[in-house]
Amino acid sequence: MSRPAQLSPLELSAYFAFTEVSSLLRHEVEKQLRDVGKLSYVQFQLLARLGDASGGSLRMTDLADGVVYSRSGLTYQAQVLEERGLVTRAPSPEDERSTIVSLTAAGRKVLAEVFPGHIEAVKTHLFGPLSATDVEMLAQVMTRVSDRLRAESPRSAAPRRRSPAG
Amino acid sequence: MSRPAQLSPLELSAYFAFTEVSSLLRHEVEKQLRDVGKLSYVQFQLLARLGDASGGSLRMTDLADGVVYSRSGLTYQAQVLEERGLVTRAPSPEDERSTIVSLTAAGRKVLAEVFPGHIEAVKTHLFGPLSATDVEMLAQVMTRVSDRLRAESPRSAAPRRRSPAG
DNA sequence: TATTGTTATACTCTATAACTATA
DNA sequence: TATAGTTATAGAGTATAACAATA
Repeated sequence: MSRPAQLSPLELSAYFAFTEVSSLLRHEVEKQLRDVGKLSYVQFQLLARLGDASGGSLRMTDLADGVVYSRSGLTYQAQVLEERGLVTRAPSPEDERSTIVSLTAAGRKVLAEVFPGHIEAVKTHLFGPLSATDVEMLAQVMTRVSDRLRAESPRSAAPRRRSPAG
Repeated sequence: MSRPAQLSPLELSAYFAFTEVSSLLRHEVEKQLRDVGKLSYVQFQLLARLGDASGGSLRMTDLADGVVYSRSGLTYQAQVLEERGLVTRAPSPEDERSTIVSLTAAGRKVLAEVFPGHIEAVKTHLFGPLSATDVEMLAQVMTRVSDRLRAESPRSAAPRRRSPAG
């Protein structure tokens, strides 16, 4: 039996502070999204992703990427957003198995209503106490971590296949 | 109407990377906790908090602090943990309104089983790609942000009172 | 009256598995 | 056969409001 890995005191405090920031910030942002746009965080991410996409449209699978971890979860959210008139769903002309999700004008409107407060929350709660240098370091460090994490983690909502060898 | 606040390109990339790290890391950690200890993240936090407390006991309200945002949510989780035999609940001798939640031996055992993998996940996914200097900087920056956030955010699961002036 | 916690209830969200249809 | 998406279903979690008991 090898001794389990340990976190140094510095790592511990970095980890605690990191999780605390991420949960408090998330809570603030979720509150703002709910109050202003009646959106959950996931719904906001989906709309924002569509807003970034060319033509405001994406295939379900591409839309899911990194936001939702199961197919049915995305179908559920897409239904909710469609019922609210914020997106439409239509079969793809190129591949009839695919569904193209598109942002409607109403969807863009909600996104526009929600953005300023969202940005303000981030500016206040995350960047408020940080200097320009801090922000630069944070960007560098987080980008390094996220690149690695993305490489390690499954990227799509596809169900995991049984491992190849028994 | 004032122009809405903007995020600089650097802030944007810091924010995106930060949220991506926090969601992917959370996902990895949740998977480990579920697989090894059949614990949700919230349940783990509650047990860990009890493990840190002197005597392994805390009042409900103190236990909630920063982990759960509604009283009933904590009651629910405390019930689940009690049914699994990981904690006990008993009225406080000092203040009979209060409930003292205490970690059981079984609770400590689950915590001990879960910790090594938890730490390893954090070491791998968060600190893996970082230098000692990076970690130091991350700790400093995150601590600054979290101190501010904690000062701004409500600390307990107490229901918010109506704002004092209409 | 204020505080502590529980209960009833309703709702949101997520995941698994079975299913349909197209490639 | 593999891929894209939906549906049925069940379970976990959360929040609000009404409630009881103690301070």
